[in-house]
Amino acid sequence: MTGITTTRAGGIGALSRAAGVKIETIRYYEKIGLLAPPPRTRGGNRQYDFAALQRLVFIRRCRALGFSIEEIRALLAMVDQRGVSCGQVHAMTLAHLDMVEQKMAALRQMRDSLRGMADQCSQGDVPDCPIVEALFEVG
Amino acid sequence: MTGITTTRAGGIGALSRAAGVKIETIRYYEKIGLLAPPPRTRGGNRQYDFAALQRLVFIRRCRALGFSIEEIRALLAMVDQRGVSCGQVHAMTLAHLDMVEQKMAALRQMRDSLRGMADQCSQGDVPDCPIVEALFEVG
DNA sequence: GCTACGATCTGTAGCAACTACAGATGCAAG
DNA sequence: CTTGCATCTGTAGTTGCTACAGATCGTAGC
Repeated sequence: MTGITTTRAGGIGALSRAAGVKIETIRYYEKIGLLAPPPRTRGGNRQYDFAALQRLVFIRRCRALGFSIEEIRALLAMVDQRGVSCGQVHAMTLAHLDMVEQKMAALRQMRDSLRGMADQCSQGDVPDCPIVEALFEVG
Repeated sequence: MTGITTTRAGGIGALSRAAGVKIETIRYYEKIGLLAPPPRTRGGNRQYDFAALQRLVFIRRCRALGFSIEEIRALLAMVDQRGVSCGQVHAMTLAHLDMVEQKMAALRQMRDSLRGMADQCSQGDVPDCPIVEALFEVG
């Protein structure tokens, strides 16, 4: 097993396993400019170091938190230009938190509607289902 | 204003306004087979009746509740084949409710993480932002 | 009938954020 | 040196639309 450490570099497969990001996704991130093109072997295979792993883990975490690619690009730009103003990062985090809360509110509404419809339904084999009727109402 | 009623038919613009669905989206639904191709005028313009309006409103409501196109296709298939078994519709509704609740749980986690990170942040101009540090940790 | 002008038409390309191939190489072990 | 997995590039598919471009349709006024 070839793993990337602070001292040892590795290929895209090792990076993929270490970061928990699929190979195709790594190449995709490179293509859209989230990851810098790494050095290559003579044959043309990508060689990654520990810094690349850190960066990719950062990206994966941000994605898991629901940040969009463009938001992550902005975040990384802040990190890249020395020094990182914590204020800006904090502001982006709060803005994103806001979006997450909006999405949750929308889902709460969906959930309540679905529960309401499900509760009104007899679950029988009768031809008129109140769920369907409700969804078909034009008014 | 030409509106579609139980008796009067109308063009795609009228249907769009009546159902609250964009014209391009209506054509898209036709293309993917959610809406049947309607009759046309001699010139080739689509003519819709009240049943088409009902169906489109159904689709719009389902989308608003977060059902995927494929879920809606299944729902409509049940409606189309006479008679509608309420039990199946109920089951799909519950299954979808489950997915919605899972999404909410994921968002709740995101929210808590974001809040935690934001709270730890000094918001200052110091070079080490705890948010960034946390996201960069490889371990 | 003729002329505007808006409504529709078809077809294609774009969006996010990947994912999934195909077909050609790289590379390391035996 | 061969076997065989790992990588390579490039393209197309996914979901659910949206946005054109460029050509017709349909209708109201004259």
